[in-house]
Amino acid sequence: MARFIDEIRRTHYCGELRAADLGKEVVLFGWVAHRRDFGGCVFIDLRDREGLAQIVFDADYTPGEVLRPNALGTRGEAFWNMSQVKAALALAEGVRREWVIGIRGVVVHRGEKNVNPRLGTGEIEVRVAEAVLFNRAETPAFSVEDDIQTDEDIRLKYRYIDLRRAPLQRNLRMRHEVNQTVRQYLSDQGALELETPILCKYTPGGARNFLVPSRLNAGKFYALAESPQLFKQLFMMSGFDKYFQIVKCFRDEDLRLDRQPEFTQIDIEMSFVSQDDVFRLLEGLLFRIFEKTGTADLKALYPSGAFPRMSFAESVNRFGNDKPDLRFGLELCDLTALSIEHDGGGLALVKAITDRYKDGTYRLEVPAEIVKAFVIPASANFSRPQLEAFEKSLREIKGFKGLARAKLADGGAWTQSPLTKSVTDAFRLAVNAKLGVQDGDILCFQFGTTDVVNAALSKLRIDVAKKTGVIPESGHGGKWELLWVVNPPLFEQNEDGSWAAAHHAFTRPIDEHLELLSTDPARVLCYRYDLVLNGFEIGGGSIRLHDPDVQQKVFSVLGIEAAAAQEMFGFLLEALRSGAPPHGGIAIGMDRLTMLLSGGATLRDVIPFPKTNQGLDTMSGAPVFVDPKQLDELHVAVAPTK
RNA sequence: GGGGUGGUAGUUAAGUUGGUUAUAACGCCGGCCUGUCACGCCGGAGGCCGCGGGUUCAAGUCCCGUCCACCCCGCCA
Repeated sequence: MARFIDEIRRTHYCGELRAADLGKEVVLFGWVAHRRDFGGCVFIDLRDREGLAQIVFDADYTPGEVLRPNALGTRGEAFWNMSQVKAALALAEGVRREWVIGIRGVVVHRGEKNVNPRLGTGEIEVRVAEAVLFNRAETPAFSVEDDIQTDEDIRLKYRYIDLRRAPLQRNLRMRHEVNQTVRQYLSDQGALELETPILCKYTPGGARNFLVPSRLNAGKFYALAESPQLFKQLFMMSGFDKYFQIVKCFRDEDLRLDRQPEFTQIDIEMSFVSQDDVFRLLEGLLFRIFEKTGTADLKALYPSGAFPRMSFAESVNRFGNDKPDLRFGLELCDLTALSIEHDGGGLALVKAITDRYKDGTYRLEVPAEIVKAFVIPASANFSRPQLEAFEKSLREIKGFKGLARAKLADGGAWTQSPLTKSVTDAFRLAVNAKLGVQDGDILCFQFGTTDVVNAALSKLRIDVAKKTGVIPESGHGGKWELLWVVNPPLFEQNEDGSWAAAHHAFTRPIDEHLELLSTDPARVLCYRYDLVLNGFEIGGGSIRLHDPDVQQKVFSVLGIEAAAAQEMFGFLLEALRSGAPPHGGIAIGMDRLTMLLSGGATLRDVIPFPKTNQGLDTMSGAPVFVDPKQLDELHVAVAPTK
């Protein structure tokens, strides 16, 4: 029987030792982080999940010196066997980084002049009486340190080493804390944790599904669930009333910094609720998560207990998108109406747009082309090359044509601008007044389709905020701004004029707009909501359509025939007719939330084993080609790659 | 599907108008060192310059192709 582990059991984690433990006999197991060899005296920083402790190997001292007059004195002889102490020193001289060892020793004070204030354990060290080598380790490709420059693909290939680093240990512990808090809080609120299938029926539309061939049903495929949406609604029809699940979802789309093919959602659905009920539950949950993770005191930020709300239309108007970062101002300004008033204000590009509205079809709800402005304050004091760099980075937006700029000079003149010559005085002054600009401010204009104008200016807004340091390049910067964005349009129009569901076809239109379904679908808003944190959408949901008559009207706007609806969503439609309670819910992106709480910039730092940008697992090598026999069994033939 | 950036020692990077033996730091190996904590000092090893082709007397460097990584657009109920 091994002496260590079996007989000599671990008493503490390295990182938890404190001055309060002085004089204690301890047993530590861990990894060698650093070794400092002075020939006859060796210091090792021993690391485990709680942190580092300095352990000292030194054969050249007497037990009495270390043990003086504490309780260990009586067992000093048994504890300090000098041949074991010498063997431990020899072992210490031979160990290398990341070797796994165990030690038995005594916690002693380092002496005032040797205290290391940067370590939690910096006041103490452990004098080693006996040591064991559990395992050697090959030299790792990169150091197990907090700050490393190593490329992410190498870190991912050796993920098990990367995960030893303190920042990732912290992130995954925060993930644990989020999971635990969700389970406890939602369970306390009466929600049942129920599971839904991963192997599902493929449904067209929405995200691409991963497909899984069925061996037992030749030629047929399952789809991996992209979300538990339909099943959680069925739970409501089955009378479970309140449900939650921390669930893996799968989407076969291209990856991004904040998008992985398999990710985790906190999924919630409730019966007999209004939008406000869903909000209250989520606000309580977020308050608790922020508290338990030690992130921030939301009570101080939101004394009412509720997060602010903003309509989708207002968000798009003021910030250019539906997930505004409210940590700073710098709002956009719509000049379309003013431009129409001034008949283009002498600017050809603007007049081309305002002419389109002459027949009186201008409507705020469905503008096709607009004029909008953004002001870079004079205080930012950007150089011309810096301003041009902003414009350059906007070119990645599809359809972006250019950024018209003007610098405001004395008397409200526009300078350093192609607009200077042609703009009418009246329009220029009206614009200045509306924007409330001052000398030296840079006016940035966008004319064109709503999508491009908003995409460009909302990106510019963020870029400028980061460049001026109002918010950091990544991370929260100590600021937290939560927001509900509510009531977006139910439909969006395709290029051919037909209508598509902006989110999904089972979202309930707001009551006042039911009549518009047949007369003006563009203006129908719905009970859909997104929860936004610091400019990231961390969750979204809706109150569902439970009335079969209204459902039928929605389908008819979408041009979905009864037969087609039956084919696509048959089981849900039947269930809705079986006695469906009014219900609604939400799903929170658990990875993304954890990423934001941890201050990280990438989802890969809060997911233990993430995929690369190409969806590869560089550690295991997945995905791989498989043996033709396996394909035969699955009734699958692989087409030759082009 | 498209655009951008990059790939040189284990790691991170430098490498001039194409020109002798491809540099540095950290890490690694050996030696010395009893109060360090990014220990220090002395010495040493380590390279298919992503891969394939081309131009040239000569390619890390120029050209073509390709693979991989990262970032973005499209896409993401």
